[in-house]
Amino acid sequence: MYRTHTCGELRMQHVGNIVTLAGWVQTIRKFGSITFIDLRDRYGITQLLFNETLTARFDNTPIGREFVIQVNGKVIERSNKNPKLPTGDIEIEIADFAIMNIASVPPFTIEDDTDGGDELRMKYRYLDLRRPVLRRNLELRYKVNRSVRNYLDGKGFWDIETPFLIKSTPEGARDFVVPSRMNGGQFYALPQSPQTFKQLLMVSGYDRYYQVVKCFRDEDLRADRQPEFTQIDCEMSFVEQEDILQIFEGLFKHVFKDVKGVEITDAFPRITWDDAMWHYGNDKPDIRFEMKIQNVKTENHIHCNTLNGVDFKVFNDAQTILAISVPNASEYTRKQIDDLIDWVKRPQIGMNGMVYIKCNTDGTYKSSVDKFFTEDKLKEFSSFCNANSGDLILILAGAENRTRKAMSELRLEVGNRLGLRNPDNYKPLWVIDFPLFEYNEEDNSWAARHHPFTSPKPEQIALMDNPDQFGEIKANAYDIVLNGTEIGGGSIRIFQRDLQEKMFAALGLTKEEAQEKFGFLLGAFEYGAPPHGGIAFGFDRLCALLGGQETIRDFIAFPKNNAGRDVMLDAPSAIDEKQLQELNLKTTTE
RNA sequence: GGAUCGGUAGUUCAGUUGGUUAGAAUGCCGCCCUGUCACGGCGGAGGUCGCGGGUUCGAGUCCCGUCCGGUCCGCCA
Repeated sequence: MYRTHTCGELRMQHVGNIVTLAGWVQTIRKFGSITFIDLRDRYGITQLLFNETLTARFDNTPIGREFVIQVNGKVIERSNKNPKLPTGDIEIEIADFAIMNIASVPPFTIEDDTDGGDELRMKYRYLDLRRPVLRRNLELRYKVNRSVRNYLDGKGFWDIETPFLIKSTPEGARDFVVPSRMNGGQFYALPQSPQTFKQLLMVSGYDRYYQVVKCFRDEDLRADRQPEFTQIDCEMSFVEQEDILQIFEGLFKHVFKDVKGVEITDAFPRITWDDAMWHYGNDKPDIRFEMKIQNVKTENHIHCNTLNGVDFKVFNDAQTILAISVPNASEYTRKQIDDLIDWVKRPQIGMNGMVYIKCNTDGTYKSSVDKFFTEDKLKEFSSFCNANSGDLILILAGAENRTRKAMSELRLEVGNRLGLRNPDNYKPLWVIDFPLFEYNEEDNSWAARHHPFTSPKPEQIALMDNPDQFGEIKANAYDIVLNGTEIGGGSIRIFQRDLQEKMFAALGLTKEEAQEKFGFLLGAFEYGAPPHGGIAFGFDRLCALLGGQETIRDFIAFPKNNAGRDVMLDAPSAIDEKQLQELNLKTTTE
């Protein structure tokens, strides 16, 4: 028997027990004739005490960090206890030990606060994963997974697997493709999501389906984007949007309680996409704090009458003027404000400047546009902005899209600086009534905002006959947003062949193309497709959020780097000529 | 495809206006230490300054190119 206990479970009640432990050497603290070793495994750390005789044995058999050792001895109460360790009241008085494997000196320290950089940690991911912080992340991931499954199982959902080698459909994200040896010159694609399969399962009558499933998208990475990622993919039949929102709101409440001990009793707020854009400047609002965007002027329409009669070129020329009132920030120093101005001027934000108005607590106003605004006008303006005495109003002006996006970012940045974005404060909400289509200015075409299987609001189906009206059509589509991050989205699907064909036509597919790419789905809709809808959640992101982190990489055991590489495996890599020949492939070098 | 920051000891970093032998912390090795838990004390080893080219009497430092990594924009139905 390798061990009787783990390194995390021994307590005062075990004092006197003779135990055998096995694990990794975390640290060695030698005091001449006695030695302390912290022994680590997945469960924790236990201190080992080596007496004079045993310590002398280290002279012949050196021992180092990360050696795998087995020890046996007696659990004793410590004379000096360590309140920082769960096992800190006890230690093991070692009777004998054996080195089960030696270890090279690791390239970074195996501690939460490691000295290793990202690249090194990725290359030696198996060492990185020994760090308690990573272990806790993977434990959280496992628990979220289990909690999701328990909830859905309890609601009658079946976990049904769908294939990974499927057909490439170049709409949307780029596909990862896999060459077929048996079908020379032809390729499978890896699924971007099991979308069509889950809809086919609905046609087959499996009216509650889910899967925790890998999806693949060959697009550039970010801190929160990996080329292979995991979705919680769900679909239901005979449901309306309200049914879906109820069921999956319940899922989140269950997971929050189960995993984080957080009880959310209220219904999740719902906001339409239009309102989200209007008040927050984006479709994934962070509602942990207010500071809503005030629409002073939009698309050359002035909403704030105060501006009439004010001759300020920047405002006159701007298509859109947006403001936020930062609470209790009128005391900001010149440096703090300049800092924010520099921030909005960065290329990522791209504004030329920022106007501010200080609503001083003594009732006076101080702004960067005093030259153009009288004191009365400033007062009126701040009233329009719902600013209170002591607030600081920040104003951006420019072209509609850029300004709205910049203000959205500024709002979040100010929220950060004011400490209003506490990761332990969970504020989920639904964003509903998304547009069905999205205009692509580059190639003058309409694309599906969600995906081409999303149904329009029934009363707006008629608008699909006229591309000029595409922009007005709203979809039965919804996202769930947590603390400014989209963690899931779905829709009520199209389930009639003629409407689906109309949708493909609107997206510019000819009848032949639609048949070639999606004939299987159109065909299935002819054989009794039930009304259905569903939702999919970004599992990695959800785990990162529940773990209080922005980046998903440390919630994935073996992630890819910024360039999509696995630096541990050094993948992707070239394959040999024989493999290429078998696959009927030639590579070109440039 | 683009922007931006970085690459110096095993590791994390500092390195002034271009100027003698490139530093610190930590880790590692050796010696000392019976109550540490960030142990402590003394000593030691450890460098192709990412790579290539250029400017210069002289380059870690300036210029050009390139490779690698981080972040962001585009992209992500």
